[in-house]
Amino acid sequence: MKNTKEIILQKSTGLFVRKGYSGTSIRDIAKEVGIRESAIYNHFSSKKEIFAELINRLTPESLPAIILTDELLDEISNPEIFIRNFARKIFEHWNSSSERSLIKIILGEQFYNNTEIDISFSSYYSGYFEMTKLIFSEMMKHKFIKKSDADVLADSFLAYLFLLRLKNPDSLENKELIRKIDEHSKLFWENVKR
Amino acid sequence: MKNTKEIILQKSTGLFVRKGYSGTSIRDIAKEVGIRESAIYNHFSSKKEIFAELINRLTPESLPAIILTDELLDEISNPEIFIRNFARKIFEHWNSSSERSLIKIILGEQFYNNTEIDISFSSYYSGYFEMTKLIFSEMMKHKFIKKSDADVLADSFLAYLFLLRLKNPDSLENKELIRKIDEHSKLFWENVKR
DNA sequence: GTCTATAAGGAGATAGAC
DNA sequence: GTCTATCTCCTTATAGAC
Repeated sequence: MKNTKEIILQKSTGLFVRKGYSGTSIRDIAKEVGIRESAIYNHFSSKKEIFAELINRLTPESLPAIILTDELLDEISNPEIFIRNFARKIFEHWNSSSERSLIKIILGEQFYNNTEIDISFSSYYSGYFEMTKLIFSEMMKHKFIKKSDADVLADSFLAYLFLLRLKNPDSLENKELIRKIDEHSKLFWENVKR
Repeated sequence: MKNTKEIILQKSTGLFVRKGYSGTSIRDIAKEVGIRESAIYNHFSSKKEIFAELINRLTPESLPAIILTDELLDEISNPEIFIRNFARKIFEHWNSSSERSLIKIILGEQFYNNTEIDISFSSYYSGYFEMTKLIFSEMMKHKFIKKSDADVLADSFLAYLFLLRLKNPDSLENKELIRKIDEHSKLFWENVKR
């Protein structure tokens, strides 16, 4: 059995995702949790604090630790396979329930002054970008792939995956989607291989 | 001198972009316009109606008419140049003031149930997708480019441009940005040419 | 077309009993 | 830790004078 604080966080995540920060009231949250509004204040001192805590929990400490699993890195000497699996892994991650929530909240709130919480797509994305850029830079150094602009390479690799994510906000696992991701990886590989 | 209705639409666009639909009140709008809240209701019957009218005005009737200018189509027989100019044109369009507003509002509101207005990234994007897919399909038919999956091609062409747009929500003209767009077009062309 | 005044309810947040 | 009760301000919207 979860304690009330956890339930508040869980329910308010759902509400913020569906209705946005401004569109969600303490009243809404209390109703979903099944307590009075005043009881919320035993656990959080303000609505903003709920939001901040929730963003904090949704944000992973280390992205590479999540994405670059041993299983994935085992294939690093086979760049074609590695690129395919890397793409699948990133999309799978973006398709996870908590990451779907985070992306929706970031895209929904990034521009607004309603919270003083600093969230922006740029800072969200930069973790993925730096990681991907590093991988391609290393691949260039080891002559696995052609020398070219690593920034553009990383962006064009990730952009397609993120677009698929945007186009399918509620998508589950889907064979056609995986086919497209693999097709993208294949085209990408044809383009960068030496 | 604009009339009040136009000023309301103009000011509320700015507010919806900055603070979102739920985060913007009739009071905010009235204040920006310089009239009382009640005076708003001489022009619109509800906040929702302002929003609907504004989305309607921001949505172009025909996308191809805006993007596929004669100047652009003159180069169609030179696919490398056409692709470069097409990419530049789309980004320039996405970077225009009214389109920046529309994109921000769509990304900010698409998931929420706060308005009954149906806006989603998917339907916004599909106009660009269909147009781009058609162009590449024609290019394949005329053997200007290699035969491959036109869906994946169109998405990967547009995805990079849209990602740049997302990464730079307030960007103005920028040489580095144009260089990246051109680099993307070049890589893309190398990949699809026969 | 804009104003003042006001309704009727929702917002975030607190005090104090249990 | 949750409740009832309440505060104060904000919300959308309307009525009616000018």
